[in-house]
Amino acid sequence: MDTNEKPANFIFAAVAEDLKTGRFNYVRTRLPPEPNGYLHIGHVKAFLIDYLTAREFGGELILRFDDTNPTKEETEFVDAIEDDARWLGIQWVKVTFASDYFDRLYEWAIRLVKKGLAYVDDQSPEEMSASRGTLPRGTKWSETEAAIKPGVASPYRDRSVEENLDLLERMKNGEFPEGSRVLRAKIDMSHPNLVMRDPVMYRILRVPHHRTGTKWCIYPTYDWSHGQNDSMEGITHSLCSQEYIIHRPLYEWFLRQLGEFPSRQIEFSRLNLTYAMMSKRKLRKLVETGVVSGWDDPRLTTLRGLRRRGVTPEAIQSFIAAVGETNNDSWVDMGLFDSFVRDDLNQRSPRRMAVLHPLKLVIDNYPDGQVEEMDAVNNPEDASAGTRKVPFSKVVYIEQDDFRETPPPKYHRLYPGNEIRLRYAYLVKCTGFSRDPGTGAVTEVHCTYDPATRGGDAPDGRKVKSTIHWVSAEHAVQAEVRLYAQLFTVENPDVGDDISASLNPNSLETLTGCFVEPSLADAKPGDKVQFERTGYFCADLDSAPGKPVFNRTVTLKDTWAKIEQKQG
RNA sequence: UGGGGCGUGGUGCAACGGCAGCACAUCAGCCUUUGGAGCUGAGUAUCUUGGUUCGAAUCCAGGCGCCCCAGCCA
Repeated sequence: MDTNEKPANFIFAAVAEDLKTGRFNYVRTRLPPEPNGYLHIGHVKAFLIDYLTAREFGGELILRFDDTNPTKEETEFVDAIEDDARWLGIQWVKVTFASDYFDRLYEWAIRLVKKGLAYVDDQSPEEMSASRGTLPRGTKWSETEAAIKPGVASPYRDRSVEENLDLLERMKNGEFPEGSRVLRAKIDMSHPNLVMRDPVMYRILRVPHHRTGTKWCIYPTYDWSHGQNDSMEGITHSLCSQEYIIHRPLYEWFLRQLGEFPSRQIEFSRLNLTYAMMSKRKLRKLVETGVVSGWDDPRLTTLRGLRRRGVTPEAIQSFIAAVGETNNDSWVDMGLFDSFVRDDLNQRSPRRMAVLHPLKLVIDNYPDGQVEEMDAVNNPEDASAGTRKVPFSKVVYIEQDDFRETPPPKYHRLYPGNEIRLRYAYLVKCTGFSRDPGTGAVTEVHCTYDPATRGGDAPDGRKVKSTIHWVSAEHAVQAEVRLYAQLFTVENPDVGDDISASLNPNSLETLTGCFVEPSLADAKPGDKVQFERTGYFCADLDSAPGKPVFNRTVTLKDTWAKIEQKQG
């Protein structure tokens, strides 16, 4: 970092200070996902902080999977997380696993036992919980106790070092049933911070591990693994979310007692995003019950979902940078995220014409059978994107919404007698329409064109108030378009038990009779385009040559919708 | 009657003892071959009380409010 520059956030400032004071003379961070689910937008903030902090100071990042609980973790997620993180643009120097250090960690535990700082406890989970003490009344955890009560010491707390060593060895060797004993740190049962009341270090779990198989039947807890792994890897700054603040005294206690490399934990507040589900448990439920099509359903704010929807890593990075790092409790509006997605896509997306809700427009005075190739700009934001040819003919499709039999106030599009522009083609004037005698629906609109306005400009300089997009009927490629809306109707879908009550029943609208211009016929999955006047779209995995499928990434801002809404 | 964290427009983030600023959102206008983009302008904020100071969002003291913590989860 440029020393004259003000640090971008309080973490950079803290790291810079550590370098300056000599607390550390290099920077190494770690990225510690637990392989028990797919990455979502909530993880991204932490990922980027870990990565960018290392990069800022010329340091390195280690991707370390926190796999200390074999009952929840799977290899499937290891691969997926690596893939997602790489897609996001994060770079690491190596991949490690908490389980790589199980042997060494066990040795460290023995050291603590020998120092009289850890003991084997035979109490049941219920007994341990009951003896931990209580929080005062008024907290959500306690309805009955008036005041905080100190914990009471386990009857096994003062076992001899020899006995503890023996018992720990036998725990490791599988001599005891699951859940029957634990190794606890011997700290202070009346500590005001509950985390310090003799926390559990090892528990017996007779579950095979995705990497170590059946070698172990005792597994370390987070508290007894994370900080130690940090230290073993020479991590200087262990950046984590605020919920771990109260664990910091323990993090430091272990390393101090061990006399090992003193990694520093720094916390920041996690990202809360409105309308985004971050709970892994609930996400999993949505997937398993088929509410969404999978972990990559475009309505999900999983990385895979966002990617499939058409969001780019750059947009996500900009968004996270804009959100900033603090310790405030905050809720970021999904609208802010959308604005970054639009901004990114506006710069990079080629423009195309696509009609989602087709209505036939017949240009009565256009010669039958004539076809003209119109020049269309690919991206007004990027001259280097060039132009393309779009075929035009007597019958074109326009959006149903671009024609009104009787226009509301301020409506400038097509209605009887009004002249508008067909983008890149001609000025046309509406002469009439026909309707289905049965339903009364408008089936076809008629107009005449002014041959002198080829390209869209009138030689006499007359102006029109509206330009609409179109697709030549004869050349149109049929496409499926999936319109996504917010999956939830509530801002915080993570609270509450009944997910179904907060689901938006209209979060997906599938349109099968859409028409897109010929250049989109062979769109490849992942291709991003702007459908003019409609929104940003991304070709879906389900696309086949000649049969494209598009996901709407995000709509364009729609001023007309606002006007219309105000009119009621 | 525990411990910890946090309070700046509607939302998020700046300002680190010296004119409270930026983005998103909102409103008004300009421009426009996307009612997109862009441009211009407007409104709205320092939780509260007291203190220190020429001067406080910033420092000090008290109060208030919100969030987190009693897994052998991470």
